[in-house]
Amino acid sequence: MNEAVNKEKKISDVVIPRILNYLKVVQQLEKENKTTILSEELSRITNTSAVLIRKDLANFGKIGQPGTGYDVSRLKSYLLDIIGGKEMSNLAVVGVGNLGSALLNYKGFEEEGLKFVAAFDKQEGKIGRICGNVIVEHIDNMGESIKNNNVHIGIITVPSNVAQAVAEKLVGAGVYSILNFSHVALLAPPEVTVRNVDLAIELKALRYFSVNR
Amino acid sequence: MNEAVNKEKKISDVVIPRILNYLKVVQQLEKENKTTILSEELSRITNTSAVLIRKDLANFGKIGQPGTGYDVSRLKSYLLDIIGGKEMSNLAVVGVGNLGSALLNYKGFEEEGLKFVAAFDKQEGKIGRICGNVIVEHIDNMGESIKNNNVHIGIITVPSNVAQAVAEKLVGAGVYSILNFSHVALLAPPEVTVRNVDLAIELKALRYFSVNR
DNA sequence: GCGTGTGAAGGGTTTCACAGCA
DNA sequence: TGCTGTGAAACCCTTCACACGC
Repeated sequence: MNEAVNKEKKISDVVIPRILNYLKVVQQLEKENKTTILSEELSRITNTSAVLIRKDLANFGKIGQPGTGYDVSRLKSYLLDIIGGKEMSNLAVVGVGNLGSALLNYKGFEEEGLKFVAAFDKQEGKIGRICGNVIVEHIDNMGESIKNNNVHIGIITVPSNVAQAVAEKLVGAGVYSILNFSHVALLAPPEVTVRNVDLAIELKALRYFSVNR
Repeated sequence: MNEAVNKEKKISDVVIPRILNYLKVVQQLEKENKTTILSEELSRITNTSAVLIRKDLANFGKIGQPGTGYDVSRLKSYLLDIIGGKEMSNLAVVGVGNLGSALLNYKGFEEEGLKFVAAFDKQEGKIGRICGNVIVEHIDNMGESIKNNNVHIGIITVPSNVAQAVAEKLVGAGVYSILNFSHVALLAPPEVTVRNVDLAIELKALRYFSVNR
């Protein structure tokens, strides 16, 4: 634990993804045995202005060395402290269709501290199947299973028309973080954090921005 | 085409996803034969403040009826004009793994004006397979196939270590819009628009925000 | 009266210019 | 000299309060 890291600071919605990006790059650099990084280099890699990077980092204490840059392993350790990325998070997938099973079978999450511990579907044919490291359970088991497996984050990959019902079930089972892949906006109580990944919207935004330079 | 729509206005990064959200809801409302919508109702459905919605919409002309609200079909047509969502966009997937084939097999895109026209992989076993509506081609065919199929958007679902090479190949073949699912930041020339969907970052951000209320 | 449209205020984020330290 | 850290300025986005039109 780094004593100097100022943990009191609330970090805003905009900054967190950037910090996570810096962390990603820094972890990569460490693997490449690079020991030092300049804000200028980080800027090129992350498409973020160098000043902004320095501002972001300086918020948590004087992490860099003027004239030299940032020590990679020190920076990594600071970022991990800031973001709290050292504990494992338990994930549950609801809806084992194409997307759901793609997620469950993706091998890269575990080393990122993200672990699938349960998966649910309502289609009888899928119940009992092994997908990635978990056995697919019936959705009626959700409440109990989520508590037993200590699920932190629920991932919704069901068709849009049942997404809201699933969200409510997740919340009812005590899940306060939801990643929503369905194409509808979820109504959830304020204590629940929802992030939406709407691929149709991503693609259309991409189209818009490329047409309008 | 609506004459009154002010197309000169550049719309910012923040606004586009909101507009696309409004459009999504409005299209749904039209299907339900609702003829009129208030900014207040749209606000509840989209989790966006009503004033902000009015501001967003008023940017393009006086679309609403004071005292009455917005005419649903008129609003839809305006939004489509603004966002340019009337033409079909041709998509190509590079990397037909779990995620790639999940995307190819998703049936909802076509009615959104998004159509897969090609898919590429380098694994021999996958070449020639039918995935969704396309036949998987060898990645060496990419340049030619992309031109023949008039691909607008490239979707990268290959492992991180080859993502950069794939991106360069896409750009070389004339694709200026890339949706990147890999866990690395792509370096691309400024005329190329890249959007990143990094699921590990989404999940970690979710974790951060739920821990820090 | 009711709901949209809008100038002005407010808040937050990014950039600028430069101070300070190795 | 080179690069980080930082107060001040600039910018952008959101909210407020209210004017205007049906």
